[in-house]
Amino acid sequence: MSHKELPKTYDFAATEESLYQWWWERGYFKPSNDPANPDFDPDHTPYVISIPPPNVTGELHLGHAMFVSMEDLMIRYHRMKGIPTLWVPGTDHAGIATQMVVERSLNAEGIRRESLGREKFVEKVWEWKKLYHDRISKQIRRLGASCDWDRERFTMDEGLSRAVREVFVKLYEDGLMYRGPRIVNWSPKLQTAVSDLEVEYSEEPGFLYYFKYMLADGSGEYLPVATTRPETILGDTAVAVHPEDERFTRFIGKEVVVPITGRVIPVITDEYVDREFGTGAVKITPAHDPNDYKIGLNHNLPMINIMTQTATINEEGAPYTGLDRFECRKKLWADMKEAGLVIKEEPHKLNIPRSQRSGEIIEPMISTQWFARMQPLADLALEAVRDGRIKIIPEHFTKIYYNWLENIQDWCVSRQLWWGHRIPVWYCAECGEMTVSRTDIDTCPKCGSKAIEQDPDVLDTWFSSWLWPFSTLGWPEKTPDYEYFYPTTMMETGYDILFFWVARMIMGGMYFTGKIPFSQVYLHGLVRDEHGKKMSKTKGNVVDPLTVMDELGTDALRFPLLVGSTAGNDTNLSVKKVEANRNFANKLWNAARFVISSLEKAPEVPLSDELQPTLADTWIWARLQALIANVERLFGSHQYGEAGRQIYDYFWSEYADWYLEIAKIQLASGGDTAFHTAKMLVRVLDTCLRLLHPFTPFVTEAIWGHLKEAASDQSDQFAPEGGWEEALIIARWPVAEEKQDADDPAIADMLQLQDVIRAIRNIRTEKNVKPGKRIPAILAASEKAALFREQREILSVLAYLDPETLQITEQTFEKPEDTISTAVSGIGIFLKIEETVDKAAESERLKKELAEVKSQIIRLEKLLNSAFAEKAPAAVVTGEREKLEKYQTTAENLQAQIDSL
RNA sequence: GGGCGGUUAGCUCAGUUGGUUAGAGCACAUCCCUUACAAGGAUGGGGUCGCAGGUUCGAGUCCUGUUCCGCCCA
Repeated sequence: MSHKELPKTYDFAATEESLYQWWWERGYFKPSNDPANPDFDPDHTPYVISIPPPNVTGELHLGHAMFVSMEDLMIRYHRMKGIPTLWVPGTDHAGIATQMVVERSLNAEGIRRESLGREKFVEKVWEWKKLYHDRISKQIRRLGASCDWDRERFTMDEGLSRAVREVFVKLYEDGLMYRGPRIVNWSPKLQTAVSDLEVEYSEEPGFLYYFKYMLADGSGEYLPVATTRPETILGDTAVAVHPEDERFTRFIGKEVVVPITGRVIPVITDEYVDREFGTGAVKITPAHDPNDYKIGLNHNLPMINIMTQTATINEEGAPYTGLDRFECRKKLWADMKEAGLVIKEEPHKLNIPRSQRSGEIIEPMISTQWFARMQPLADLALEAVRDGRIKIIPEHFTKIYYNWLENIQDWCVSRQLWWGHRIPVWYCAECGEMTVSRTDIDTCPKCGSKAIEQDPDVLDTWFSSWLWPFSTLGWPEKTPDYEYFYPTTMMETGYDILFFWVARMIMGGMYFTGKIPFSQVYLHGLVRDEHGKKMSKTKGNVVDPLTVMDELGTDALRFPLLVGSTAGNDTNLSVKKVEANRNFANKLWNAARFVISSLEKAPEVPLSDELQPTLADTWIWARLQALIANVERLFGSHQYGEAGRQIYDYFWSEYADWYLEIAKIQLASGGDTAFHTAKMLVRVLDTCLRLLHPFTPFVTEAIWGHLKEAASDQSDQFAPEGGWEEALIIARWPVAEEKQDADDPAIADMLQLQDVIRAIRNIRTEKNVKPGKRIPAILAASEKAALFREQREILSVLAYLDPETLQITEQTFEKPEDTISTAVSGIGIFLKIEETVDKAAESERLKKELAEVKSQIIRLEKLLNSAFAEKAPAAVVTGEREKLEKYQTTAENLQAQIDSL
């Protein structure tokens, strides 16, 4: 029976899309145990991941490729283990980011958001959402994501919006949601408040300005004060000194005059003042500095907001009203200089707060906003990790997690934007009362007036994200999905959003559902360029996953992301790495091509029931069992990269490099050996494909399909135990055989055979023997002679020896004339090449080899004579002793060879 | 200022219960288009694992201190 020949190169472009389609249509992405089905079994524990929802208007980048690859690996692995798996996909409305993108595009058309009006603008964003949602979700699919798309969610879906409202109202009812004027991080460009987490600090050069705070008593005395932001002088309401700072004792309780404005403010004392910094006396601007704000509260100081929402000076800052904050800084300083109030200015490194989204400098300001009181939630979240109900991987992030939660601040959740969840609060113009409601209202429940208006603000994007693991499953309804799939199992995401998202999800999950939202957190690192630099468009070092997938295939992109990374560590990616893995996919393809084409060379059934495995068979099978066991152990401890690497190495440097070559010989010998070899080829390839499938789903599924077809056409005895499954994606995960002979002598024998073959190849290369030339050889193999006689065909084929004249003897230390010799692993090797032997040079070479071997002997003798021999475990000692014996035989061989020159 | 991570071959990185001449990919050198694969094969050169101590029969692997780099928090 002949099979259609597979192409010489793996054509991923022709494979990936149709395979993905097929998987989806066959329903493999759906949980195998689904509450929606009649045969549902609620006791069968599922494995569940909620996807970190990508920004709906975002373009696919390597960060997405990273988490999709990682999570798909976890899902596919568990699916193959027969566990019901659910991966819930979805997208995020990403308030500020999306609004900015849409606004920018409208601006390009000459349309301003304000002129469009809120309703029209939001409509536009929804149009965008529709358009870009399709793009991003298609791109996620391209990566191979085996999500259940029927369960896809969007953070502004009706259901999720209901969850958001429920949570807001619940927090309000519990006294954990409050509204009021507080100091917030104000973004003058976006004209909204942002949370502490959305502020990034960057060290930038600036100045420290020293000036005089004149005493109000007209004495002409002054307090020297330093500031980095002179414009805030306009809002000063006190000058503070340390209570124990003797330099300033006499000023305490007196009054000083605010420069230019002439306001009179007190000199106060506070422990918070750092005596070492600046002059030791600090100006206090409670309305524009978070630390000053606290002092202001403690001392009951007035809070004077001197800026408008665009950070220009307001009427409180007269005569600078209307100036931009930085222009004001210059003008005020110049005026002060003129007034003789300036002492000096010196260069100073500043820690500038900038908006994470827009990059501009954040202005701390007093503003009326909604805040969530997080302390009670944080306590629950701390407990859940402390008592081990939630495990963070890698572990060292737990400390960072604790540290943040132990210092939790209230969360400013309102945003002055148009795109997002509207705050469910109504204000009555008549009675002035405020109503917080789960449903929309048009009448004031307090006074019955119709003159009510909903709060114009929306909620922080993360206010919907933190509910994601349960809101996507139907919460607050107790849906069958929620009941079965919640709590989820694994939260896999980047460590950069540990606080933004993970910690808040744990807080939210614990508080609102009373359960942990997931039991494990796996934090992956960031993907950087090949030199560890952050990828950015301006640097031009961005690797575009779409281009890479077009050119090299999805599997080629996924593999280095998975294998090149360890939990919590950043990973560097270059196109070169992807190429290397495209090559691996092609290697897989070609090995499979060989296996498939070999099948028909073997008989369909063996003649005898007792199949004698060859040395190579025993070896490759034992190594495979060890591999399976290792992969299982590594997956269990989340060392996915190491697992992938080991499969890669086994496949390429053991199965392909050695077993396939030996198989060619075994197949040629026909009969039962050929049958057994074919079966072994299939069994090992099949197992490798299973192990690799979570990493590289497409190429493995494609090959597996061909293998299954060819193997079942040839013989039903090639099938795996339990038969061929319908598809690799749902095929059984390999389980290592219980009996594992790690020290099966076949393994050591095979290694010795490989050593000898390598040594011969080495000499051939060194002596420039033509690669195809068969040369006569003698092996002095002492007690291993039988082994090498048995393997003489493999030996002669793989080392290109002349089988006619190959001699294998128990012992011949004497070197025959005109041979090049060496010894390795206790075996003496004599090769006849057609070149006259330069005895002096040979002697030189052999002496060098002998010296090397002798140094090893000395090392091992010393080791075995030390305390090592008694204290180390017996197996380790025996291993070293055996090594020593081999070196000794090798040395004897070499010495004899030198002597006979 | 506090905390965390990294420091291993020319480059990018693995190396998780400490086991005794340290691994991969890429790059480099020589040879080979041999009927699975030139996106390949064979062979080779190249690190003593940032530094200094310590624990141990034995340390890249554990402990202490420290350099430099990066990150987070304040």
